[in-house]
Amino acid sequence: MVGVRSGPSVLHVDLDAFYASVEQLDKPSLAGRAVVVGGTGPRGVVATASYEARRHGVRSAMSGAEARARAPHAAFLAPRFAAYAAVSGVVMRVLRELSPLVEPLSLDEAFVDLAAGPLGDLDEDGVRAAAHAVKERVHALTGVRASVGAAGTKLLAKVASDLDKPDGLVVVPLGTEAALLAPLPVTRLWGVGPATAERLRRAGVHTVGELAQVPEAELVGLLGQAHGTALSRHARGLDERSVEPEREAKSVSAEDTFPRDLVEPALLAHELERLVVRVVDRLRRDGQTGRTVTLKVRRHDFSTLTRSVTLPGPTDDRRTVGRVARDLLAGTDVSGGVRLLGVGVSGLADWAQADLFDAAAEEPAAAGADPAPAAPVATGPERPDWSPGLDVVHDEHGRGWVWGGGLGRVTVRFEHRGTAPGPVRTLRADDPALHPLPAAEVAATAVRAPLAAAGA
DNA sequence: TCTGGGGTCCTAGGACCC
DNA sequence: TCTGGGGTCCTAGGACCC
Repeated sequence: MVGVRSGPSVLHVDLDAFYASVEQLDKPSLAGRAVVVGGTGPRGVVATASYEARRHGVRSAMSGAEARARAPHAAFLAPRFAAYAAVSGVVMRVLRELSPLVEPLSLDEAFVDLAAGPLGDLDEDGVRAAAHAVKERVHALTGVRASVGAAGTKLLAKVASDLDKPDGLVVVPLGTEAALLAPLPVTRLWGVGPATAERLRRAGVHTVGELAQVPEAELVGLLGQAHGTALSRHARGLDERSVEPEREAKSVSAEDTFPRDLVEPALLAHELERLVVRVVDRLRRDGQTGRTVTLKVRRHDFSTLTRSVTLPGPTDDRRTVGRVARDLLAGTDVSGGVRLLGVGVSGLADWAQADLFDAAAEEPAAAGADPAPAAPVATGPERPDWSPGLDVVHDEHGRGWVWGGGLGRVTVRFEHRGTAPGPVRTLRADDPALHPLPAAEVAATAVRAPLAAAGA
């Protein structure tokens, strides 16, 4: 974190019409044509429109039907996130050459704190040159154009990157923040959406300059404590937030809108299970577990509700998450038809966290309800060298059932000789103290009640 | 054939504990 | 028997962002 800056050394880099640009680069026949990327089904919406499509009035978040009506000649493409992530990775690497403090906001946006990097806290001209060099390097390496804003704060950098799109570069000299903001509509401020804008409009506030004249206490009364105080400062160009790399995920979720509303219980159960699998697979891939399972239901009339349950301990077990999700759905009135189902897991914990062990040990119901312990999920280069699917190991504590894993670690619940259950330990997957049981012994052992159940 | 899918943060009320 | 605050956790909903 840089204290007082001597120059506008916070960059906001925003890739122009990113998804559509990648598609045009990958398919030369699309160059110069209207391209719309988004859901292509009957209920799809536009994720990104190329500038050619925008000329016909196509916008992000517009329904696919409306986009087709406005630009029937456009190419309508389903998103290919893997392709976008690959290009994004190249761009983020370019940014990290400038500074270790890079905060991605999405695949196509990031803040960079130049003052924390080798260039230091440059003056206005220095920042302009650096930003120009970044834009050229991104274009040379990926073919994608970027708009860049530079300022003394994240707030102003983000506003600035939006002022001269596409392929823009706007540097905000220190001290000119409030003057730059004053004539802009309040909707240009981060955090002012339709609801807040409407409240402000009713209070007679349309521009940021007008907002800056409203006493903070009045804004707090209108918008609540957190939003009111933040907006009051932002309206005057004040923003102390630092550029934060590596923010940890707090939840993982998956949801689907169906082409038609679903009413059949069997279909709903099937879709729910698919969502559970998607969420749990991502949890495990990231080596995480969570305590709170949330069901989201959007009904035929677009009314949306969520129902959640917090478990005694964290889990990444498909059957546990599935059981909770089914119970929540069973308690929900879906007689009118379901437009969307979603499943989320929050209250995330890393497998390596010590408190996991106690919590897992206290939650026999999670795994005990099932006939077999969780299979090991360690994958990739650090996969342990025992055969895939083998989930019983031993060390000096005796036999242990692999309870879960990820990122080269496995969590094992051990059985003390003659007693059960034993300690739960997390070990590196290639820990030399850990040995797979001989196959014959596994077969003999596996038919016994799993340790998780024995602890119940 | 209106209105995606992935998230974050905040608020408010009730339970519960000290 | 009546009357407290403060803090934390949980649940539900809503606003907002890309």
